[in-house]
Amino acid sequence: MQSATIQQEFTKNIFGLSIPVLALDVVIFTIYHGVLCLVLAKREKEPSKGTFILPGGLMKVGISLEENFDDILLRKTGITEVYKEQLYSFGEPDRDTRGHIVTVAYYALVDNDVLLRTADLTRVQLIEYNSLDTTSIGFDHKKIIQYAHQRLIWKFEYTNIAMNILPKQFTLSELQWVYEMILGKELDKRNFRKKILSLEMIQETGELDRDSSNRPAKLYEFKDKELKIVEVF
Amino acid sequence: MQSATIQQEFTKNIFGLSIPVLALDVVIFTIYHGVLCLVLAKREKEPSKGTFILPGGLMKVGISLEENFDDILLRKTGITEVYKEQLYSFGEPDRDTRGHIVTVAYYALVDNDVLLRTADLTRVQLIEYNSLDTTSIGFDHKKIIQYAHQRLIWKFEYTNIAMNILPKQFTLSELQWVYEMILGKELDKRNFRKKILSLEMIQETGELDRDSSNRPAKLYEFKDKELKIVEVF
DNA sequence: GCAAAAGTGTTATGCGTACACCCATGG
DNA sequence: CCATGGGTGTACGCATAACACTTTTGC
Repeated sequence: MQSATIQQEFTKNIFGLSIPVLALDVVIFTIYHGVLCLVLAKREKEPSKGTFILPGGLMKVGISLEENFDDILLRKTGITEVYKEQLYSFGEPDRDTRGHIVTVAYYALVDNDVLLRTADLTRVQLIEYNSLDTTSIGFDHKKIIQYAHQRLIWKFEYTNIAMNILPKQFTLSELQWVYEMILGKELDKRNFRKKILSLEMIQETGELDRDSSNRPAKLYEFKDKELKIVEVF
Repeated sequence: MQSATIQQEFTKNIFGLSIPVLALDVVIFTIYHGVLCLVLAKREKEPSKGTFILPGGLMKVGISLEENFDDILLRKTGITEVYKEQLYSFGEPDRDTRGHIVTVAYYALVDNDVLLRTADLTRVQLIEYNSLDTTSIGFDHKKIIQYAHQRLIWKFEYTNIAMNILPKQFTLSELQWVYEMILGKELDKRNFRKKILSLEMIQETGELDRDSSNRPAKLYEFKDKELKIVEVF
């Protein structure tokens, strides 16, 4: 009943006008306990009730896409500081049963510490990327997630984007795990270190990782704050 | 007078609703007489009257972005067969003085023969990319064009996209000119030929270019019809 | 025969890749 | 002293980059 009302309301306000409605959805990646995760919401209403969906919402008039992004991200997830990039716009007329909604999809990368500090985990949850049941994803969000994942791979191959998903300090082994996870292949330790260090995108902090029962690893940090094109692999 | 009426009409129908309106604009590249050109329209009405603008239009409800693209391209330019790719969506609230219009920008590549056969040259014109006076470009279309040009460069570096802007048959020298023009740098003839031939994306047609007063060049054609990732440079 | 563009090979250098052992620490 | 992950160097092959002369045709 409630969902029917909302649906009607939606249709009346928006689809009586014969123009497509604009929305914005966000694919948020993070690394939690060493594995790639997505920040997804559980849809509470029809259509697609009970599925996992991307945090998103209708676009407001009078503010830029980026401001709409910030607004929607905050309202739907509580998260404030992320690396964001526009991904693609999806506009199949049947992608939402309520009517023709064109969505501008973004993807975002967030350091897990920031995520846990700011995210409202009653509204969104962390889902491991690899154990995600793709049949449980609502609307066309599976397609959007796949598109975002592909873009993420490319960005790891060709830029220093990794800085946006790693914590402030990290060991070279941790960095290598992240690359292996994203690129989906094993890398040679010596070659990886040689390549990464030759790119001069990270530097030693002078500190050591003391939380392990073996030889402590040097901690590194990224030099740059800006996205740079570097041919990593 | 006429433009005021249209503007009012526009405002009344669309901006009373407090949602952004969706449009689609296209950056069309072609090569005419060996130089990179854009297909632009001259804006006849306010705002931005008298400037060059991208062919574009409002998005229709109920059809996909690609169908909207085909529809707008045909209505605004007459052109039917192009290679197209979504570029980026632009949504600054002040990008159009009539109200908040979010545009999904596409870029397209078209072979000059197809262009001249189909384009309605009373509505659009060919403008050399390099001699384009950027102050004469309306709305935020200069930004969109620059974005498209950057994308084009990347595509030439990493894919066989060149096949979509060259005629069916071409000489290796012509192909090299196109690459030099797009990439903005000179290439060594021997290395270029070696690289291109090793990529196996083109093949000899067996025919020769007989319209010159010197040694006739072999004519080549592209093997593939699909976009392929190839590291050209 | 001359002008003009087509066509062709070799060498040097840098980069990616493959690969195995010693080191430092905590328990 | 042992288990665990941290850290290090070399050799080979391939791709890129630099470079100049001969060939074919029309006029």
